[in-house]
Amino acid sequence: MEYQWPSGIKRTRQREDVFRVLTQAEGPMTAMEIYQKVIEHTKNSGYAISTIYRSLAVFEENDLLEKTTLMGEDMAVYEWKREQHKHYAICLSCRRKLPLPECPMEQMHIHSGPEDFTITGHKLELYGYCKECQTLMKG
Amino acid sequence: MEYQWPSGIKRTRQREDVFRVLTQAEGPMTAMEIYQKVIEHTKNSGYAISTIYRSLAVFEENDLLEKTTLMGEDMAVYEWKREQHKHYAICLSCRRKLPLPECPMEQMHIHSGPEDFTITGHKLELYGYCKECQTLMKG
DNA sequence: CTTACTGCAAAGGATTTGCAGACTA
DNA sequence: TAGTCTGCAAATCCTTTGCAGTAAG
Repeated sequence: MEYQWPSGIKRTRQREDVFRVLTQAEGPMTAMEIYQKVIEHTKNSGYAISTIYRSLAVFEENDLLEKTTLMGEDMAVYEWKREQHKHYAICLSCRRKLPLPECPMEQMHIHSGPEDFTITGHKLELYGYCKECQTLMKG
Repeated sequence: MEYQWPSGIKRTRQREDVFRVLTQAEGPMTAMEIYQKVIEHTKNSGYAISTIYRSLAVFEENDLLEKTTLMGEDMAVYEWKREQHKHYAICLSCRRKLPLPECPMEQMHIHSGPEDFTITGHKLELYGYCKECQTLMKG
C-alpha cells in the first residue's frame, strides 16, 4: 500500500473507504463520484453521502486534500495531496482531465508575486481541447 | 467611459448596472457583492438578485466575463474579461486579492501541455499571506 | 406592437447539520 | 465505558426557473 493512514486521524471504516478511493484516484473527483465508488466497492446500501462530506472535511482540515471547483462546473472536486502535486489540462469539450507532465510553476522560477506577499501555494489549470475532440471538430 | 456596451446584447437598465459595476471593479466579485453595489447606486429596492444572475449568464454566454470559484470559498466570483487578463495572489488570512503585475504564463513560454492538447486558456491563482497578515502573525 | 426581460416567489441541488444510535480506542 | 462518528432526514444557502406584468427597439 503506497499511502499510509495519516496519523492523528481516527480510523473508521467509512473514512478508510474515502481514503482508499482518493489515494487510488487518477484525478480529482466529486463527492458523488467518491460516494459511488465507495458503495460499488462495499456494496453497502446504508451509506450516507453526508459521511463522505464529513470525511472529506476532516481530511481537508488536516491539509491532506485539496478542494477545487473547475471552470464550467458546479460541483467541487477533491484530490489527495501528493508529494508531487499535479495540474491538469481540461478539455472544454469532453471535460477529460489530462495531467501535466510537470508543474510549470516550478519549471519557471516565479516564486514572487506582488510585493511583500509570501506565496505558500498555487492553483493552475489549463483549458483547451484534447486530441480526440479536435479531430471530431475537424471531421 | 473606458468600456463600451458590447454589441449584440440587448441593453436594459439592469444589465447596464451589472456592466458598470463589473467593468469598474478592482477584482472578481460575488453575485451578492454586485447586487449590493447596484442597489447602493440605484437606491432601487425593487431589484431582484435573480436578475443579476441572469445578466451574468448573458455576459458569460457571450464570453465577456469569467466565472470562478476561489479556493476556500463557496460562492462563485465574476470578473469582466479585459484585453490584458489578470491573476491574483489571494491572502489565506484576510482573503484580500492582490493582482499580479503580469501574467506568469505569458512570461514563460509554456504553451504546451500534454501531447496534442490545444490550450485556449488558463486559470492561475497564487495563495499565501499578504504583508499585513504576516506582520500580525509575527506580532 | 412584439418579443425579450424583470420582479417575485418558489424550486433545485450541492453541502451542512441535529439528533439518536453505533462504533472506535 | 467515554467520546466520537455515522445514518437519516431535515435544513441551508447559493443559484435557477415559472409566471405574469413591463420595457426595449
